[in-house]
Amino acid sequence: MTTVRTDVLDDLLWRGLVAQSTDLAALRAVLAAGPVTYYCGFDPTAPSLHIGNLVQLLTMRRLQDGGHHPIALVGGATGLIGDPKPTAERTLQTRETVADWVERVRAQAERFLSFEGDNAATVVNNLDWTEPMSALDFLRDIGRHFRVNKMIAKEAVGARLQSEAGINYTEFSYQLLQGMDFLELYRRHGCTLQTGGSDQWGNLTAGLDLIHRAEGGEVHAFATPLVTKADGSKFGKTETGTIWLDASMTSPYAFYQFWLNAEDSQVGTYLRIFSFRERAEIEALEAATRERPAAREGQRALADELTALVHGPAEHAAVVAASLALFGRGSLEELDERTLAASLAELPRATIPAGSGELPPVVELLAETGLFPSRSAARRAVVEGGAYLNNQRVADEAAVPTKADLLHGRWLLLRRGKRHLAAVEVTG
RNA sequence: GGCAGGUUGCCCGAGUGGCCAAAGGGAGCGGACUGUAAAUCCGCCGGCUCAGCCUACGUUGGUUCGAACCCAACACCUGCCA
Repeated sequence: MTTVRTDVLDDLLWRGLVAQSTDLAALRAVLAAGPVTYYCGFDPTAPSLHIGNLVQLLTMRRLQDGGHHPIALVGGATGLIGDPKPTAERTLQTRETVADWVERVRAQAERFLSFEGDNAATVVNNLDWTEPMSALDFLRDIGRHFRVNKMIAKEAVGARLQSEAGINYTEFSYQLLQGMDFLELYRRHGCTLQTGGSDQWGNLTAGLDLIHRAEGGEVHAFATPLVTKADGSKFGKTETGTIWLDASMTSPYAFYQFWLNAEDSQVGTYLRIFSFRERAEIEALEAATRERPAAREGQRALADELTALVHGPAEHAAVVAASLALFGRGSLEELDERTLAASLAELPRATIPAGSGELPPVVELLAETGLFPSRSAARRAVVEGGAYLNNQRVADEAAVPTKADLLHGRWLLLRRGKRHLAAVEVTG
C-alpha cells in the first residue's frame, strides 16, 4: 500500500496551481485518504507540446510524487475534432497528421512522469474507446446525459455563438468527448480526479456531470491558472513564436534564454509553478530577486532547472557554455572550436559559399541572417552603432569582413543591439 | 432608397496641386545608463546598387510640365433622413 504525502494539495495551493476546483475540502480529504487515480489530457494540436502544457505535466508529476497514480491521456480522438477556441474554427488535421502528433506528444509527456513503483504512470489514447463506438451508441449513451442548454452556456461555445462565424457541430460535440473520457477512465481505472488548464474548466465539469448522471459517482477536478506575463499578455510566446518543448522546434539555447529573460516581477510566480524546489528555497530566491535583481538569481535558477529537466543535463551544460561565450564580451577568439561551433549552432544562421575570395559586406550579412528585415534597416543600425561583428561594434556601413575576421576559419558572429545574435558560416 | 461625410505608412491621425516618403502620437528598433531588466534621456523608424533612384496616400482611368491633394467611375466604411 502506497503512502501518500498529506501536504500535496497545500503545496499546490501555495504554488498557485489551483485556479478553480470542485469542493476543496472534499478534494483534500480524498487526497489524504490514499492514492487517487487522476488524469490530464493532451490534445495533439501541433507536433510538440509547449511550455504552457508544461504547467499540466509538472502538476501531474507533483501529484505523482505525492503518491498518487497518474494517467496521461493523449487525444487521438479529441485531436481529430478540435476543442472550440473562442475566436475561430480550428482547421481539421488529417488522420495521418493527428496519428503522428499523438505519438510525438505521448513521447514528450512520458518524460515527465515516473513509470516505476506502485503508482507508476499509465498512458492512454482516447481513440481506443472512441473509435469503436457507433454514432448511435454515442448519442444514446452519452448524448442523452447532456443538456444543450448547459452546453451553450460554456464560455468558448458562447463566444462562438455570439460571433457571426458561429460554431460547427463537430466542435460543439467536443465537450461530450472529453466528458466521455473521464467516464471511461472512471470505469476502467477508477479515476476520480481530472486536472487541466483553466480554459478547460468547462470540459472538466462536463466529465464531472456525466459521471454523476451515468454512474452516480462523486469525482473531482481542478484547473491550473493561465500563466501570464506582467502586462497580462500571453505567456510562452516570444517575437519568434511559441516556446516548444521539442528541441528541433525551439532550440535548447532559445529555451534557456526564454527563462533567463523572465521579468523580475514574475520570477517568483514562475518558480512556484515550474520549479520542483522546496518552498523555503523558492522563497529565498524570491527574496534574492527583490534585493539584488541585477544578479538574476531567480531567472538563472529557473533557466537551469527547466533546461536540464526538458532537454537533459548535457544540453543544459552546452547552452550555459554557449550563453556565457556569446554574451561574455571579448573572449570570442579564445574559444576553442568545439565550444564555438556548439554555441553558434544554437543561433539563426546564414551560410555562404567560400568560393571567390571576397566576403559579402556586413550589411548584407546582417539582412541575410534575418537580424534585420532589410539592408536599409541594417545600414541604419550600423550608422546608429547597433550592429556588431564578433562582439565589436561595426563602425562603417560599407564594412566588409576579411578572412582574418573568420573565427576558426569559417564563422562570424553578428549581433543586433544587446541580445539578438546570429551566425554566418562559410562553407567549402 | 435619399442626403452628407470618409478611405493616408504597423496602428491612430494631420495634410487639399510643386517646399510630401508625407506633421504629430502610439507601437517597434538602436544608443546612453543598467542586468542579455524596468524607468528615463537621445536617435532611428518604405525599399535599393543610398548626396541619387524606385515604390507608396482604397481601386481604375483622366486633367496637368507636375497629383495623397483636381475630375470620373467603381469598391468599402460612417452619420442623418426614410
